[in-house]
Amino acid sequence: MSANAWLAQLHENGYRITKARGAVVETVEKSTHALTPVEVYDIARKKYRALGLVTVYRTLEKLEELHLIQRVHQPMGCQAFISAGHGHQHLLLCKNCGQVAFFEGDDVDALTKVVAKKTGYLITEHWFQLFGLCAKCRAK
Amino acid sequence: MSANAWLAQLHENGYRITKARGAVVETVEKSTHALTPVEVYDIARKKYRALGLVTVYRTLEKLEELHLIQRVHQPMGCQAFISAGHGHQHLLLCKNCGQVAFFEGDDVDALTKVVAKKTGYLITEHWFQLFGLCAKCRAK
DNA sequence: TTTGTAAATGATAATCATTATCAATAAGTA
DNA sequence: TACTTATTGATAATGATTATCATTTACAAA
Repeated sequence: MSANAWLAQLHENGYRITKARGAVVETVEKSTHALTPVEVYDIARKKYRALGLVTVYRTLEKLEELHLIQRVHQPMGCQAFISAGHGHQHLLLCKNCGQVAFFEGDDVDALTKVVAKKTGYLITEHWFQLFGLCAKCRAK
Repeated sequence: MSANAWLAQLHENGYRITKARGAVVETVEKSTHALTPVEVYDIARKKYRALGLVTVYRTLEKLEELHLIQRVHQPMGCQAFISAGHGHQHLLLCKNCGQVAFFEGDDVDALTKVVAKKTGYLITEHWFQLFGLCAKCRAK
């Protein structure tokens, strides 16, 4: 999915297309790394100088609401985001370079069901992420 | 493991046993809910009035270092902790009451190996949590 | 095209969590 | 009991996030 498709999604949901949003969307959509709001701000401002940090927060909020991005939790903190353009997939983050890889999680659903039965919980959400070194960083 | 055993662990690792640490350890060790630093502070101060918030942060740091507690990530933010007294297990959090259940994750290791082979990553850490409603909250 | 209206914006201030600093205190060993 | 040094709590500093508000701008309707 392209940045334009994201903007179309925003429009379809009653949100307006602005230069600020264009810059944020373009930045997040094409990033292969999880970005914090401030990082998005720094990069997006190269495309649109007048952009305000607050607008970045607000735009990320909407993109998350539309499931166009997903939150990335890191061992030491939160508030980083990555495009969710690959459907429902899980993340694998390189601790050295920050590169993000996606992988399928068919087995996760099976495991979830087993746990639900054992614990009596109704499971509505899951959260699975791996951390390590990507092939490149391993070689160094 | 009891609060005393945790304090013994601290001592073994060259840290001193203080009233402040006693209060923090007692609070976190027996909690069935993930607690934020401020929550720990509020509860522990009932046991030891003079406790400072900064000491809570520092004590949690050490407990994490000794793997006595683990970080709990929530869909909307981080910095909450729960006892890691159950060995390496995964968490299941009730979104309504905050109750935490543990479950085994044998299947996770198998999945991890498959992903490592497919992606070429060296996987050093994983992070798996479920969210939902516990049996009690479901019934309401 | 032009115009009207409400959504969206950026600047600023306010709030909240976390970290750094430092003199005073207390743990634990000799 | 005394001494050394880790630990403490108070305070200040920092950094991230949220609230406020007057101004601007998207865009639908005329």
